[in-house]
Amino acid sequence: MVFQKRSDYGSCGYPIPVMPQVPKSARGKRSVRKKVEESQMCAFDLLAAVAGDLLLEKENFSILNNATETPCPASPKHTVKVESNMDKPVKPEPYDQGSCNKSAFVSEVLVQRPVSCQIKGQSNSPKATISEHASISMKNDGFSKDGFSKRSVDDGNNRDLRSSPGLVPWKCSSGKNFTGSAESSEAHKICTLEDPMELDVKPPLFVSSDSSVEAPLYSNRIACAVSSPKSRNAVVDRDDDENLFRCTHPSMMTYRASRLQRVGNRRIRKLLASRHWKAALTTSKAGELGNNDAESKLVRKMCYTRQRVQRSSFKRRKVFGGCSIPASKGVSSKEGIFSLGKGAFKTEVSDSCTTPRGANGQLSSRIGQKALCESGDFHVKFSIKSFKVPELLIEIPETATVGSLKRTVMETVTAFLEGGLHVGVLLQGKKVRDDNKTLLQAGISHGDKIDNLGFTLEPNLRQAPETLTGPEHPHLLLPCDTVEPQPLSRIPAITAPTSVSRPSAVEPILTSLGPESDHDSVHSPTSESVQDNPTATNSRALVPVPDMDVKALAVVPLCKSKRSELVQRRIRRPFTVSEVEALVQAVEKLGTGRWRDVKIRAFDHAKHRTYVDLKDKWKTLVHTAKISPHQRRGEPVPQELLDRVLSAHAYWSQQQAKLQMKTSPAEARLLL
DNA sequence: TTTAGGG
DNA sequence: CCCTAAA
Repeated sequence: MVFQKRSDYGSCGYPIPVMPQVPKSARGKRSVRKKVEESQMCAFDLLAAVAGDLLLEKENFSILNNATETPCPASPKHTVKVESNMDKPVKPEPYDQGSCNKSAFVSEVLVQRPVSCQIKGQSNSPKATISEHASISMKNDGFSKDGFSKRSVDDGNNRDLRSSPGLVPWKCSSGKNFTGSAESSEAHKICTLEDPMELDVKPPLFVSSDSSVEAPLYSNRIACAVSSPKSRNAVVDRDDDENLFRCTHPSMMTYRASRLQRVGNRRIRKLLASRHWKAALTTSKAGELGNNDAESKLVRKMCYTRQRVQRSSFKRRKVFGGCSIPASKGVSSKEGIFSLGKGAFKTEVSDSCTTPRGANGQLSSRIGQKALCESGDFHVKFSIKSFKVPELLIEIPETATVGSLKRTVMETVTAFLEGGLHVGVLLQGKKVRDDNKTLLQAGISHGDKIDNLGFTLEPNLRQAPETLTGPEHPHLLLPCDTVEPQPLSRIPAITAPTSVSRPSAVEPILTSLGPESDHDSVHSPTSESVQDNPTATNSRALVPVPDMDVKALAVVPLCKSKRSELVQRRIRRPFTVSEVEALVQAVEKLGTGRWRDVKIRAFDHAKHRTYVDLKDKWKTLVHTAKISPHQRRGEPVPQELLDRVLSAHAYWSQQQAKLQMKTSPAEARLLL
């Protein structure tokens, strides 16, 4: 299995090649997207730990002993279970196809990290290695339990972890919007600021909660909590499937990625479009071919998934009692060293990371406030319920069986994970790039914007796992990461993906095939009959691609958009000549202004073409027809078609004018 | 939901 | 393609 980055797509999912010149309108958006994307290129030792769990199954990984150790090229196989996470059936939205959930999820991960731990970086000191203080709990394990020597793993039950003694609540307020709830007041009390400027936090990390675009990583409930100061400390957990937190102890919080994050904010979604990866799969076995017509119909062509920026948002959670505020161990914010008490470590705040930002006095003060905390043992607790696996492209013969498809998906995901990926941290939708910052500095504290903390699994832009041991890809690394390998790069590369999924490997990595067309085989019984197979449920979402020419299936988790959550821009699918032909023909017949009819008439089977798309295409066609050939881009449209476009456009425009003249002569005359 | 247009 | 005001 080979992964290759799609060269025909930009990092945001927009095709670059055929359209060197991005439409003006798109440019702006792209820039924004890029902005977001770029900001996501970060590594985070904490997250590395998380990812480590995702990747490690049995290897003994000794990062602790050698933080800069290069990844071991040879490693055992991994089996990652791909499973549908859909708790509820979601009706595929044509228009939204590919818009969301095109990623798989993995099971919940709980991570605890001293607030002062450093975000891994170039100048990272061994003290801040992944393993040191990250307590990780894979709720639905199957992963390595001993990947990190010091890591405490509580597999199967994150509650234990939450209440484990080593986890010290962090009590400290942050944010200017902090309002005086009892808890917050108390938090203020225990905070003192010695040197606010010592802690530097990039402005973006503190964008207003109101900025939906910039802070896409929170769900509705979180947004509510943030926007409503009073509810800040209230019980806001409304998790559908779990009732883990009921208490609102401010000292410790758990963030949990919802498995079923609904992606609703298209604006955000479009910002988060990400790279595309292709997994050429040629693993179909002979015996699996041509067995079932239905299957072959089902497995039309290729499964195409985009690697997407993880859109998981983390629900703010509260932890029950049991999380008492520990006795102060003494914290010296001045020195940038926090004594975190038992099991904690000290991390120096390097000077380079503490550049005062005059323009952000506000921010500084916020952080400063946190820095004031005199009591040590502050931990930020994360509960990562699921991770989304970046989008993948899967190619499989249509004669392959569903079973082989499942395996293929499995292998793809597995290979992807094995191929090396790293975790990104997003706060308020902004990537936390500085790995050297402490959580505190980055604004990841228990009290503030952490509500909008997000994690992403990002593939290393390596073509093959072998490259794991090689130098990091510059563009994937932060400036400060160029020296030290990505946290996850230490994870041994697996070159031989398992061919059989193991149900217990890992819970929910949801990878489903998105609605790309309306083929009736979407809900093939076949897929339902294999419920025991985690990947089986995915098949429900599997749908063949329209005959037209689409050759890929989107592998997407099915989740409907939900406001305030991350959304994904649809993949761009340039119209082919045949499609244009069909469009022109339909418009000639029906005229403009009846796009729904046009859609039904000529693109009824192409789910990914909405009437809006057709309308847009016509618009561009008309424009294309008017400009000189050399100005045109993309797949050249036969002049003959363009001529028809112009004539049809002229004709129907005229008709429309006439119609208007009839219906409202007066107005029409006024216009003339 | 569709249209129509600007982005 | 996205976003939306209008219808």
